[in-house]
Amino acid sequence: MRKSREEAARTRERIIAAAAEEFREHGVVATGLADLMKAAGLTHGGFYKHFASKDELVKEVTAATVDQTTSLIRQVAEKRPGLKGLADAVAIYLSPEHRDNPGQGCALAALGPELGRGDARTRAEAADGFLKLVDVLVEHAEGMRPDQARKRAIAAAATMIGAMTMARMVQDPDLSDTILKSSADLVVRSFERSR
Amino acid sequence: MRKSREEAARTRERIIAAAAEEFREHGVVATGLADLMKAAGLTHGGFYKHFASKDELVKEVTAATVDQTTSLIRQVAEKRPGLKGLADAVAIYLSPEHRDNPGQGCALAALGPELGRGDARTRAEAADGFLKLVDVLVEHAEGMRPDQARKRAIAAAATMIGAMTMARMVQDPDLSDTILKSSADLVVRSFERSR
DNA sequence: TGTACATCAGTGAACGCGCGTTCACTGATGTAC
DNA sequence: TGTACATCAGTGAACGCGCGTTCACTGATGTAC
Repeated sequence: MRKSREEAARTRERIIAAAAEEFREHGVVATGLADLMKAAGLTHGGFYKHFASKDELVKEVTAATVDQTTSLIRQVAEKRPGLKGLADAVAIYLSPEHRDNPGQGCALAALGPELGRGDARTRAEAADGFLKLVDVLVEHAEGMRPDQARKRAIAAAATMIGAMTMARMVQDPDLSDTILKSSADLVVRSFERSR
Repeated sequence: MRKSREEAARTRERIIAAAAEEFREHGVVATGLADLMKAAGLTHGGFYKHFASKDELVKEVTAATVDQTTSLIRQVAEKRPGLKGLADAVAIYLSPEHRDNPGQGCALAALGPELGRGDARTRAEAADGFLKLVDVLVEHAEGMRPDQARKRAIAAAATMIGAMTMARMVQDPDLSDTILKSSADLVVRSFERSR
């Protein structure tokens, strides 16, 4: 039954991908290992050939998902310089598509407080993702001192994550859309005015 | 063993209070009924004399905690008129004390996405709390059209909730403080400038 | 290059444990007359 | 007001179930000579 090194590595990636979707859709604690191993096309016993514990998987998934999200946001932002790119990135993040597909989206918005209760390494990966998101915004700020831009970007990132969480929570579709639009406005406007 | 109606009502409140703290500290799914009944000074079997299910308790706790938070914020805001009261309310919400005591704080920030995955009644209570927070901010807006004030308040509330979640997640105390301060700045500034 | 042996990815049963929920029971409280 | 009976808050054991984790086993892959 032994698989080649390449195949084993691919299996590990499949487990992470399956967990990334399940965790973001249903939460970390609410997702069982047997379920996600089945989603990865395996039996649950093999899990520990790839990870030392569920906590380690959570850390890996956090690292992988925040990387995915921040690199997508970065890609979008880089297509246009300055505030235009920033506005595009914010619009992609705060889009109805992102809201309606938590399983493929930002882990900070999908799991938020649950990551804060994770172990130190998970929290470190989550914080790293937050700071990468901040960096993308900082790089597109214009006409501001660097420390000012960083403060604005930190508040903007917090706004984006909170807005996505609340847009998913409310049941009224109009209110949900308004949360996304108003928050995108607030973020973009906060970079438009120099002080 | 039967207890008087008043005592039974007090017991129910004790269960809600214990659950409110446990849920906000450790998450809803991660908290077992036996644990929180013990925290309320009871054995677990008695739970179903007060609630039909764990989901019903979650709904009750959500309603109770968002009410607590919004009425505290309202109280603080009402001590001073206009933007001064608003700034005070935002400062209380985004204080290090709130960050360091999730068990006594805002359920939207402590549970966020988990409430979004709750049943319809839980989500309705959570959304109600969000809108109450929005209302407090709207009432303290100055020099804006009402629909404008409401949009600003919605984005402001999202910012406050996201900032608190992220401030609790990061491990670097300086970064955590900066998240709180920068976000409070963003919120207050967004009400200062008329467009 | 071919052969012998060690490695280890994946299977599936089993571990102990805690989960949400149910139930028979107790005895104080509430109600009816 | 006093008595008889029904109600029901709380107890503690038990239900079936799924959890994270471990383990003996299989057999293809990797390694050493």
